[in-house]
Amino acid sequence: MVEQTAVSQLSAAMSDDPAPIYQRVKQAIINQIIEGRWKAKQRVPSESEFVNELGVSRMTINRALRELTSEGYLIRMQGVGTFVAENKGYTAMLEVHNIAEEIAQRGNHHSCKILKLGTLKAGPDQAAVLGLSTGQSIFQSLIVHYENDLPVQMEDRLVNPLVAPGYLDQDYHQLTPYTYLMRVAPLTSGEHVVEAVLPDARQCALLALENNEPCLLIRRQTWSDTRIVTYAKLLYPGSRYKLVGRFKGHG
Amino acid sequence: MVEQTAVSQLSAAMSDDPAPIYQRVKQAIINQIIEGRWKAKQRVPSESEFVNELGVSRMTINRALRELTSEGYLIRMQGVGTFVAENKGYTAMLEVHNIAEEIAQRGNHHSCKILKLGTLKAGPDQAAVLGLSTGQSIFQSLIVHYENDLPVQMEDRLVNPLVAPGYLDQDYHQLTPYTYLMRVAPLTSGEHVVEAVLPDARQCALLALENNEPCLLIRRQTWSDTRIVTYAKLLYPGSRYKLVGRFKGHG
DNA sequence: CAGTGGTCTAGACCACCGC
DNA sequence: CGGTGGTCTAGACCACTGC
Repeated sequence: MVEQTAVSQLSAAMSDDPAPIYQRVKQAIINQIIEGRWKAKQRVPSESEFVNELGVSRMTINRALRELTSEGYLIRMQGVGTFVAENKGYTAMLEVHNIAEEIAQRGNHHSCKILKLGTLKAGPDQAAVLGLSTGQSIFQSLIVHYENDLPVQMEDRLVNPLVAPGYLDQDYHQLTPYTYLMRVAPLTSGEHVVEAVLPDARQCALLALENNEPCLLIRRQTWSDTRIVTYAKLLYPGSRYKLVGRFKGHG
Repeated sequence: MVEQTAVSQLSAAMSDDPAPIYQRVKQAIINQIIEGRWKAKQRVPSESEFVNELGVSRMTINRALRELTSEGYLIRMQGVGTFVAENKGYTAMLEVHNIAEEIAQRGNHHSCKILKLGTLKAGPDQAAVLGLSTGQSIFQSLIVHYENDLPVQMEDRLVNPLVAPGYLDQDYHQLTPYTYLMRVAPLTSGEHVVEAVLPDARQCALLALENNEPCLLIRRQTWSDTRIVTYAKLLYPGSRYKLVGRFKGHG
C-alpha cells in the first residue's frame, strides 16, 4: 500500500503534550478537519481502528469522538460509521439574557412601567404567532424596562392563555413575565430573530428617543412541548443596548 | 436520621425507563434542579455517594455529571465538589454564520467586490483592537458581499500580519477572509457585539441604501491562543438581513 | 453475518483541595 | 491526611446496519 491510511495520518498528528489523551485525540482530529485532509461527509476511522493505531482504550477514543459529535465536528450513525460534519468553524454564539438579571448583574437598578396588561381578541397575525385561531382571547402585556431610570427595553408580549391562565394576576414589578412563564411552562425550544429597525413615533416617545435613532428588535417565540407559550417583541435603543457574545473554539 | 439525604431523594426520582442509565441520572438531577429541591450554589452528592446510592458504576455517574456540567447545569471543582449552577433557562443562543455559506445555503448566488486590500500604519485605536503597538504595519481589507447582486454585507477587517503574513496574497473572490484566517490560525476564542446603527453617507452608497435606513453592526474580535488574529466590522442593511437563532431547553 | 457505535462495569492512578 | 473530581483501562453485552 502506497497510500497512507487515515489513521496513520492521525497518529503522526498526535501531539505529545502532557494533556489528557482524549483531548489530544480530539485536537488531532480537529486539525485533520481544519487543515482539509479529512473533508466533509468523509468517513473517519472506526473506534477499533483508532484503538489499534493509537494503542489507547476504546472508552477513551469513544469519549473523544462523542464530544466531537456534540460539538458539531462529527456525525455518528450506529452500525454505519463516523463522518466529518459540514459547516463547523464558521458559527459562533450570542446569548440573549433576561433583562432584569442582566441589569442587576451590572450592579444597576431595574424598574419597569406596565402600560398594558389585559385580554384581546386575536387578529389573524396574532393568532398565527401563538398557534391559535383568529378571534380567540389572548393575553397581552406592554412593559417598558428601565436601567437606572433610563428606558432600555420595550417588551410587547402576547401570551397563550391556555398555557398560562394566571398570567394577568402577577405583579410584574416583582418578577419579569419571562421568569413567570418559565415557571409555569418549562420552555422546551424557541426561535428568535434579531434585526435593526427605526422606531415609530410612539415607540420613540416611550423609549425617550430622538427621531431616527435605530433600535435592535428581537422577536422571540417560545414553545413548551407542542404549544406556543408566548410571542415577544423586544425593542432596544441602539444607543443604550448592545448584544455581547463570546465564543470558544476547539478546547 | 429523620432528614432525607440528597441522594435518597434522587434515587426516588429515578425513572424506570428503558433509557440508558446515564440519561436517567441526568434527567433525575435536572428534575431536582428545575423543581427547586436542589438550589443554585448548593452542593450535590459526590460521585461515590451516587455510586453507593444508585448501585451504578462510577464511570456512568461521571458521564452524567460531566455532561450536565458542559450543558451548564452544574459546576465542578476538583478536590472540592459539584454544585448547582445559577441562571440556567434564561439564556438562549444566536448563531452568526459565514456570509458566503449562508447565501449558498439559501440557494442564492454570492459575489463580492474588493474595495481595499493593503497595508496601513496602525493608529492608536486600530493597534488596540489587534493588541499591537501604534505605528505597526497592519493589513486591512474592505469587501462588499452581494446576494444575487444586492449588497448584504460590508466587511471592514483589520488583520494581524504576524499571524497571517500571507493575507494580502489571497483571492477573496474564491474564499472569504474568515475562511482563510481560520485555516492559517485556528481560532481559540472570540467576542462579538451586535448593535443597531445608522450608516454614514459612504456606507449608504456602498450598500445601495436610502438614507436613514438602520443597519445591524457586528464587531468581532478573534483570538488564536494569546494573539488577536483579526478585528472585523460587519455592516448589514436592516431591511435585507436578520439574525435567526433557535434554542432548546432541558433535553 | 461481521462491523459499527452505544453503553456499562470494576477496578486503577493521579492532581487537587481543605483540614 | 482523606475526600474530591479527572482520567484511563480491558474487558463486556447490546442494537443497529449493510451485505
